[in-house]
Amino acid sequence: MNDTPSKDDPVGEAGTPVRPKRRSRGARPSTGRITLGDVARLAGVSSMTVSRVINRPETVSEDIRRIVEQAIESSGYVPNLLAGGLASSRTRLVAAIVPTVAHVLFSASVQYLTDRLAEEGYQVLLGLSGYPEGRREEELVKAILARVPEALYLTGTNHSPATRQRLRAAGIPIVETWDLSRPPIDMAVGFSHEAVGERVAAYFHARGHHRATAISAGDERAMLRCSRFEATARSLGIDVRKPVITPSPSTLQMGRQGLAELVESDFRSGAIFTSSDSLAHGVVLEAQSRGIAVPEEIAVIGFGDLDYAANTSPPLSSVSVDRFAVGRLAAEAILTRLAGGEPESAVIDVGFEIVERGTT
Amino acid sequence: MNDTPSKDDPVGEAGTPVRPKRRSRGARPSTGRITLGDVARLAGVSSMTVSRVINRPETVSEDIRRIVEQAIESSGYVPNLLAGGLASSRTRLVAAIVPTVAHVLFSASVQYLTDRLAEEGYQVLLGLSGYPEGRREEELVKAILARVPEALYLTGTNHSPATRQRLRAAGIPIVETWDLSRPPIDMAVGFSHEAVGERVAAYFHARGHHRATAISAGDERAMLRCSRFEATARSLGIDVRKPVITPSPSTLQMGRQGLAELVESDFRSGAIFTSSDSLAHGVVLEAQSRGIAVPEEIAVIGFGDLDYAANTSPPLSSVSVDRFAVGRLAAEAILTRLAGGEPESAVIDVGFEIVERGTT
DNA sequence: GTATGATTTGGTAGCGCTAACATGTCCAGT
DNA sequence: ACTGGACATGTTAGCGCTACCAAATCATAC
Repeated sequence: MNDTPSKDDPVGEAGTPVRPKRRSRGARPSTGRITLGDVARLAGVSSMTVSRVINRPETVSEDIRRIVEQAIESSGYVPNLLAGGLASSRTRLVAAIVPTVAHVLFSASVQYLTDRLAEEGYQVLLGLSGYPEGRREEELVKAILARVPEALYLTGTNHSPATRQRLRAAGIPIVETWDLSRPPIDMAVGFSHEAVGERVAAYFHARGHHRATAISAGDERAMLRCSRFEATARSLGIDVRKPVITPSPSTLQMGRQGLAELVESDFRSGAIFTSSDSLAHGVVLEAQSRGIAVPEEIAVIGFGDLDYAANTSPPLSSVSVDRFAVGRLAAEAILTRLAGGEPESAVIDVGFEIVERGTT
Repeated sequence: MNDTPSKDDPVGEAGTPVRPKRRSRGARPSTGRITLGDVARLAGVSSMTVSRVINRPETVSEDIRRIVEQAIESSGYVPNLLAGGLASSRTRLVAAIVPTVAHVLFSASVQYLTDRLAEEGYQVLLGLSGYPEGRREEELVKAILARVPEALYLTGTNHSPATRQRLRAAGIPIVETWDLSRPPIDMAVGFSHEAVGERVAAYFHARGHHRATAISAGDERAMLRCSRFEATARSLGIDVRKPVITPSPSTLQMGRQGLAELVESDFRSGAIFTSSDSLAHGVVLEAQSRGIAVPEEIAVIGFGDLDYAANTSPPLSSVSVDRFAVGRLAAEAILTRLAGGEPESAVIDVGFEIVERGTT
């Protein structure tokens, strides 16, 4: 036994032997942050009362409320939502998983979602699943569920069985967006990519094109549009060439490159369906620099109907999707469920529109 | 005293009076989620051991580790980071506050930041402060600090005194980005907007322009560039007209509109500094549709050097900032501090570059 | 064999908060 | 005065996890 008096020796300052004053097992220094208890002491009330002032002020009498608010203010108290969430299982957190935020389509929806949820006191935890999807998704879903969100916003409906299982087990509202091609885990807001491919093929056919192909990003949703486009075009008697597949996210440069490849493999006239406006724009520029007339020789239609589509020359034809609607409707669906209600429909189709401009 | 036997009566099933068996005060039903304890029971070890397997597997013997991992797997256990964070004050959360994610400049940085931090096991909590900044920022900072992030990524250096105080009090690494015009609270990554204004003015002067103005978004950083541009241009003897201020975020349409206004107030030739490429693009298109020659009559330079800038006709001159560098350097600064180190410099200037193309 | 240190595992308290209950206080109705 | 209900406030026991220490186990040296 250690018998030399040391700083560890459990002896009170007055020399009287006391119950060991070294921190008992398991104890640890507090973080130094001001706590509810500090505020309560300052205000001369119980910590429960302070909690009430913060969360349900209407249950506290006017006088005490004022005193407590004053104490909160003067102490600069910031609640600890980890503790609150742990105790109440109300985290006021909604997680959003998108492939990337560097693409307007997704960032616009996330923007709206975040704004709308903030109005109701929720915050958004962002998860970037990256391209190709799925690879990181499983880990990401696990990491995100570990934060105990109250609801989930997902992109796409293609999830591994394990992920679907985990998501379902979480027992929280889940909205899958941008894609309606599978039955949703819970709810869905989006449109049918296959219908897009179909309608574009029909559109080209109606305009009298006999030859067509596609330049498409390789992500799941783009491929869905692309393959349905091919199939439909073929069934309409159009001569469909092998499409050019680019990495995601696609850029204008890839569009130029894509057309260059097509031209080299002897595709000098016909209609091209691209998976994004930037690809379509690239196609137009490459065609022009090669002296190919748009839309007379090469017709091209983009996807997304971005800001600049109406302002290129010639202006880009494109498939337009109301991306704000996606964010808004997803937010509303989540909020309805969080409030204990049930949305009118579990699946919401926001549709799309073919905007004919100067490149088709 | 209640003397009628009721379901609340504290009598054991065997009829022996026992310590009240109704749920004692304060107790509440568990959330139903599988906990560390459940896994521990399943694996036949203590919960501490399971915790170690998850957080510091190297401290657990091979055999037990395998058993526990198996138990985690088969039970589908998802840790609760609220509880973990509360107990350890390690939340593995980094918060990012940006005005909007619907603008490439910011979303690209957020994208990089999130990606890089994810590699090190951190997640990003997104806060959208909106335009105009500051109004919502204070509430937002409070809400975000309540989640106990381990570090903060902010946009801009213009914060209310109360916010600065609160941020400093949080005692965590803080990186302010995109703006170096004030001394940072902690660290900063960005460039000088004033220097941009100055250099653009000098550039116009060097190209022999005698008349100039600006079309600028009204946000703080754009205004910083704009007013320094005006001042410098004036001091160089350039005739500077009153700039057109647009709302944020600015769009191509606002650029067209802006030039229309300028032309109507008799600005038919000269150099225009815009606060974004979309404004500049709008100016070019409007000039063309009015038969004004670019760059002969109207010269225009944008800001941001976006994807399409090199591909408009004529290609847009622009001020280029390495937005990936901002995200990357901010992430590295945060990670360095989180790892206990000190970054080489608290302020990192990523600079900018004037890219001369066809519109100046 | 025992002593010594290193390594692995377990027990316990508490992080900061809130649900659930208990208690007190006040006032109307008898 | 006395009951009963409405309302305001306090007390207590966790939420699920990890820091800290203690105890057990193992390997190594004598």
